[in-house]
Amino acid sequence: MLTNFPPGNSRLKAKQLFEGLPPEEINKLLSEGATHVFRKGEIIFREGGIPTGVFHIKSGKVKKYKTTATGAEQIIYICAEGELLGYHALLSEERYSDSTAALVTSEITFISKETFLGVLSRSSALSNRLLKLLGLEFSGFIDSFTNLATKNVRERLAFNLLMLEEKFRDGKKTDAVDIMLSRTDLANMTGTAKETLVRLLKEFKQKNLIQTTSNSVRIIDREGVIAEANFMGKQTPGKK
Amino acid sequence: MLTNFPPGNSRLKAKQLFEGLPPEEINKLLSEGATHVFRKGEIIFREGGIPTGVFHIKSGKVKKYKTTATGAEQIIYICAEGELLGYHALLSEERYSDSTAALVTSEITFISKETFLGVLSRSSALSNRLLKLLGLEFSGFIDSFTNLATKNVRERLAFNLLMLEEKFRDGKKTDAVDIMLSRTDLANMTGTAKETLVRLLKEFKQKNLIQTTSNSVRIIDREGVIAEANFMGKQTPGKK
DNA sequence: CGGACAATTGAAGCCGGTCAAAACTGGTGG
DNA sequence: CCACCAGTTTTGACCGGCTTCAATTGTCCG
Repeated sequence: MLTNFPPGNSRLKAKQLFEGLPPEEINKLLSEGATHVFRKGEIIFREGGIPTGVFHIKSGKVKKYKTTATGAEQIIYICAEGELLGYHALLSEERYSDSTAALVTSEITFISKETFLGVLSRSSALSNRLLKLLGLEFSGFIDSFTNLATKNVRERLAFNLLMLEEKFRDGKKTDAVDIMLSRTDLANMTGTAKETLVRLLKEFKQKNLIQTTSNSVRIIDREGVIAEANFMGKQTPGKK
Repeated sequence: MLTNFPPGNSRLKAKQLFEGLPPEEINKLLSEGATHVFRKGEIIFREGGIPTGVFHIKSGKVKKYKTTATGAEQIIYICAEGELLGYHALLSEERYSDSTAALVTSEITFISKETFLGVLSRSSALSNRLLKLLGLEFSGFIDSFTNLATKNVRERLAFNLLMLEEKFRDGKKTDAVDIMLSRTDLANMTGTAKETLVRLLKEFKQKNLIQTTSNSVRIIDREGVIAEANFMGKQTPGKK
């Protein structure tokens, strides 16, 4: 069973990491750090690097990914405006376990290790929110993990499209959400080859579930995509 | 690339969750709760259940798993002596996102929500250790995730065997570690069918990498298993 | 307008899932 | 102590979903 539905929903809560914190703490965190603009494709930090702070996404979108020995890239997660990057490594006092790159031009505020840990050590509000956020991240991650392990590519793609629709909604209540992701990124996220991905998108399109352009996907039949994701297991409709 | 090698290594650190804490805090946590014995197969908590506390493994081994709509079981993680269970849901204030069952007869100490959160709110030492633990868990989880997504079953199995060898070592320095897991559990952990798993074990056995009994696996050629896991990608040996 | 990169289509083959059946194991009671 | 039974492991055969390789088409910018 799925813990969060629709998938990716928990991000709304994740974004509130700083919400409810005393304004002076938020200020301290965000005002000191320099904001830097990363263009599409630019890398914010690399797997294996030593963390010197955390990054706050002021605007834009980034992908967290891991590069395998064979050169393949597995996308772990997509982060959007308001989310924090790189704190796992800082908390665990290890090197980065994954890399992060901008998917679109993004404004990223750097918060130094000293500042972040300093505020954290003095603020139980922040550490509580962080603990809660990490707990939430886990349930979402476990869903993705189980999906990967037990579902076929078609179902995973449908699942990811639903998740991405939430990510790319950007707060807007628009019906039409453009998932702006290259076919390669979509494939690397779904854990499949780009050729397979393209073929499945074509099928979905022919079934009138989605619209596609060369660099985006838009869901036009949400229920249909949910059906493809097959959350309930294959069974006679109406029958338990 | 792999962040933790050998895989599963970070458990050593995870076990130290309570280490370094003031003795009275540890005492408070562990002395109040009732210890219950779970026999093999018994369920400690179920996905979807409302958490009322956390569980500390005094002895034994448990599996964290998720059941899919089609009835398949995906094992997320194996926990051993000294590890804590069920805190993710408590921290995120959500229902359990997975289930936990005993793999062998296990003594589990229940710590009530009030006690745990009470100590947590007053102890920055505990919350710091918890944050660190969660950060560590992430990097391990990301490794597993990437493995699942980018490697074939043979490589994943080898990876899991190496990880499980650490889990089942139980502190002993013995060379011979028996991985006591049913074929089905091993398959559910690797994300494959039990028939495929059995065939691969047979191959490994024929290559003299492992020994098997009907309910355990033992690595006898560690280097060989590492080679099967193919951490470095297929390439001419010696060549970069 | 051209050139580089991304997306798409086609064809071939294998990895791994599924179904079915046989062999084996451990535990139980006669 | 042995025969039996239920559950698990193992083996066999089949085939379909995906990957891979190769080639074509499409798209975006300088």
